[in-house]
Amino acid sequence: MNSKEPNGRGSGEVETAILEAARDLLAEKGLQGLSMRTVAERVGVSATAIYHYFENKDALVASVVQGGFHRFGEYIEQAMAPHPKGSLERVRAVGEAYLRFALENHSYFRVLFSLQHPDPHALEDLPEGGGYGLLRQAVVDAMDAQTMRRVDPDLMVMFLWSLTHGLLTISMACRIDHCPEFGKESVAHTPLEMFRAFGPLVREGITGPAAPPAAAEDRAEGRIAAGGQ
Amino acid sequence: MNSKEPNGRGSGEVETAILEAARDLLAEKGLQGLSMRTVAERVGVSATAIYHYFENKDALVASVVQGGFHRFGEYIEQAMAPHPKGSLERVRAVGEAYLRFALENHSYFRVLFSLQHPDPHALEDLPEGGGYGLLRQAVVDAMDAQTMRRVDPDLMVMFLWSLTHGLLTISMACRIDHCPEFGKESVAHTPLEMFRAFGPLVREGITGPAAPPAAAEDRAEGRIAAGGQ
DNA sequence: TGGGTACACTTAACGCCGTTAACTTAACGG
DNA sequence: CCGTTAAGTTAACGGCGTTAAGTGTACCCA
Repeated sequence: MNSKEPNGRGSGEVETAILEAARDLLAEKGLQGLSMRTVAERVGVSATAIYHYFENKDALVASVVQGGFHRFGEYIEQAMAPHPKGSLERVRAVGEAYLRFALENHSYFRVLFSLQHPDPHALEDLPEGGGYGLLRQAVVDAMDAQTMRRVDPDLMVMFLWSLTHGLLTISMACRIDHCPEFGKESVAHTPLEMFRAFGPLVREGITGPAAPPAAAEDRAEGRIAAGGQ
Repeated sequence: MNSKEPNGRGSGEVETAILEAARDLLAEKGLQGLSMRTVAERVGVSATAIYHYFENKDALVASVVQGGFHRFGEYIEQAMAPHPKGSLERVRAVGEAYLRFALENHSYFRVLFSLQHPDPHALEDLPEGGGYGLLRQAVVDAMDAQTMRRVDPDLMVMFLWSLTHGLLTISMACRIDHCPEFGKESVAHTPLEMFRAFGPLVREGITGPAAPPAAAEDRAEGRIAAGGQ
């Protein structure tokens, strides 16, 4: 008798129904389209019932976002898996997955990185769960394989993360296809195309390519001593 | 008799008073601390009086933000002025000014790049007024001076802008000094220190430094044909 | 000098919001 | 059978953005 409740739901199903309704509303109409009353209406309970499961609206939203980031971590892990350890492709795959997931589930990202909350508690432990560790490991592997310059790994991660996240947030804030600057002469239109076009700049820098590909091997040898920050 | 109004303000002063109150509230308590009623109270009028000057709250906020960005453009122009045209330092100065201004006036940036509005009309013409043109010119100058690799200037601008903006938004969302990852082994703590630490990676790429400075000249010669795009 | 008109506001109110308080109802344990 | 707890309910509060209608005042033109 404890698996069925008066309204036909099993134990604990109301909470997940609330979370699902909140997630859907967030995806459909964004944060301002998510109100306690609309969530409650979708679930079929009164608005105040939500307070039995979540302390307040912020806690509800945080819970939704946390769930989204769990999927995010899996998404990234899956995207980098097929690429060999220590390769730059593996690192690039993380960035591409970051972009792709964010563009597909942009409502979560809008909320999480809204920069709105004065206390960004949601982000304080994000780096652990949200793919930071995955990217860092890929970076360390690439440095060990001498595919990547040996500098402080956290600096390198921050560099790559900043570049990708910046491209993402700019694209989201200023829809690239609406901005008159892009899409005229530029070859790259979408954020993903731009990300790929960044490749040579990221690898070889903004001053110019390092050396002809023929001399690539001995370049990698002598680099570590001089390159280490 | 048209320079003084009943409450002792000159013509047009109410509008600027509203804008100033809104700006202060935005800086003090962020967007959710700015309500039509609180703004009105500071100015000394009723809340609905604001609607005689601004269509709605969004328009008021947009007007405040636009004013902030005007100062932003001047700030950047001033920061790059002392550096010689065509130098990488000039380009770097733009990024540093971007960071510094955003960190000092972070409330404007939080609002402008909030990614919250479904219609980001505020940003559609930002690149024109907000320093995009300044950065682009600095980039083109550097390419002409062969200080910088010759690629699509808009791609290069997007690369540099993404990197800087990403570092900024990540720092703002996840206060770096609160994140356990940073500040332990890492040399760079503040966003500005990180930005400076990015320097070698930006110039020479993540694979390694280009070549000894002695061979810099002939590198620059043969590069333009191969390096373009 | 007087009437009309436009402006610069005001008060009152609507509907929505997050949240709290108090109440009901049902199940369970001793 | 009683007490407790869980899982809701309804009613209400204060604040929000916004609209509608009213008020006074300055100005223009006959």
